[in-house]
Amino acid sequence: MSILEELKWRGLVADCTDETELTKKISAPITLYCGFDPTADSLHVGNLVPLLALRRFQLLGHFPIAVAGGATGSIGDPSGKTQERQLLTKEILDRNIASVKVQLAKLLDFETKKNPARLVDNASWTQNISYLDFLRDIGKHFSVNQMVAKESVRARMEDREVGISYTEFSYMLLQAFDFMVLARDQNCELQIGGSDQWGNITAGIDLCRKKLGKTVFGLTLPLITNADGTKFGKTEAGAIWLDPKRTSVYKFYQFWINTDDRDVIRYLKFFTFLSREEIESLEKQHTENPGARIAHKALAKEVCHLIHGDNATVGVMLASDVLFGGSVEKISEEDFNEIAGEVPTKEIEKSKLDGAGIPLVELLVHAGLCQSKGQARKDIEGGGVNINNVREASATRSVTSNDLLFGKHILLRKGKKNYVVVTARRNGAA
RNA sequence: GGUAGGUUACCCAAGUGGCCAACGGGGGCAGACUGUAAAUCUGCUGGCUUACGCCUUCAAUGGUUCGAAUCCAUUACCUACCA
Repeated sequence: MSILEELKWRGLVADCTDETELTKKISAPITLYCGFDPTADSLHVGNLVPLLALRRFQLLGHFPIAVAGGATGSIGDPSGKTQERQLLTKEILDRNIASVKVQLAKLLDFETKKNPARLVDNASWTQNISYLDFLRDIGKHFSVNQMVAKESVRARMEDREVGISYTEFSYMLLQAFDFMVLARDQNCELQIGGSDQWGNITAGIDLCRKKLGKTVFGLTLPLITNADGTKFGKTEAGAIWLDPKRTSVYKFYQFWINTDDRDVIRYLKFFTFLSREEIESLEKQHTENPGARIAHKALAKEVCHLIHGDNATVGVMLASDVLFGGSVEKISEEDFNEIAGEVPTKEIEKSKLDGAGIPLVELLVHAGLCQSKGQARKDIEGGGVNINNVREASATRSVTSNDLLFGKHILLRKGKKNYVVVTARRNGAA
């Protein structure tokens, strides 16, 4: 199966330039690139689709280049944004690039002899070019009339409230310049990106033709949407990040497990490397018995494995199985200690549990499950709070050492799926 | 620059002197039903309090009043029409 067929089957082609030509081109290995702007110190699940697409190309023998946007990131892409962006400081940008590079490196293969991936920073060729040279060599090839017509710019021009700065307006030129440099120096012939990148990509294609007389291609990946109309990858608490320091592995796993039924098969295609046969088999099982959630589990396991590796995945799977398996009462001490590190955990000084103990409402706030004591009280009265998986209806209840499991832990739950393990530690211990 | 109108909680939006911590909708949280779904139904949704209640909020500041989101003045921002 060619890469194009593969992507199409997965529903990963939103748009594509000259498909017939590209199909011919792609029958032999080609070099392609995708850019990632370091807007934060971690990528999030929304970046995953293009990143995994690069890898899909690599697996089928093509040469992927991941471009870290040191230059473009310092400008800010107006695509898909309704507001002018705050520019990042140089220090933040440097830090972001460093961490994003590490994440990019993890998902591509740089070691293989056959078609190793490359990672470059577009600052390396943008930094030393002078403004005048850029205007003369690159700017001359762009018509403002055309630029203004591009969706990303037009949307902002029509909104008199926010407008668009000259800086962001110029973003397109920088990205087009990237494509041209890569086409010229690395023989890169294809750029991929999210569907909001279409305008930037075609700008690059035009530039390559004018400047190099070369025909290059563009392919965009669809914007992922949830079946309920909400934005993919965002929860109330914020984005789901790839960095476990920002989004714990447990939360990451839970995010995928909680995928809407209607989305799960699509997401298996988007986010995993499972084969067509495997996914079709999962789809069959899912349709026959959605309650078993086999597809959800496969999705969560695969993506978690991809991002966080084997050990972490095994850990959170165990934790999730135990907590949601139905029989938390019968949990063994060994298992409990195992999962204590996986689910959100808070410590408390053991002495606070002595005697009368600590009011439950305070403990809930301390554990971060409730925003305020008043809210905690309401949650308890509404029947939403469980201690060691036993519903607690009394808002005046205190928690004491008697509630400790294995003399060490208290399992708090708010609602159906918000668990926190509170671990008692001896006074003075760190 | 002129004139008219606006600024209310996470968002939209009612309220034009006391019955206002403030109608309604959305979102969120929780409960029931389930499968850690979806849909539906129910409760909650400023803080403190076991509770009576207390405290802080209706753009900002100052004022009138026994009493202000509501009236007056000033400031800031926004919208529309005119220049």
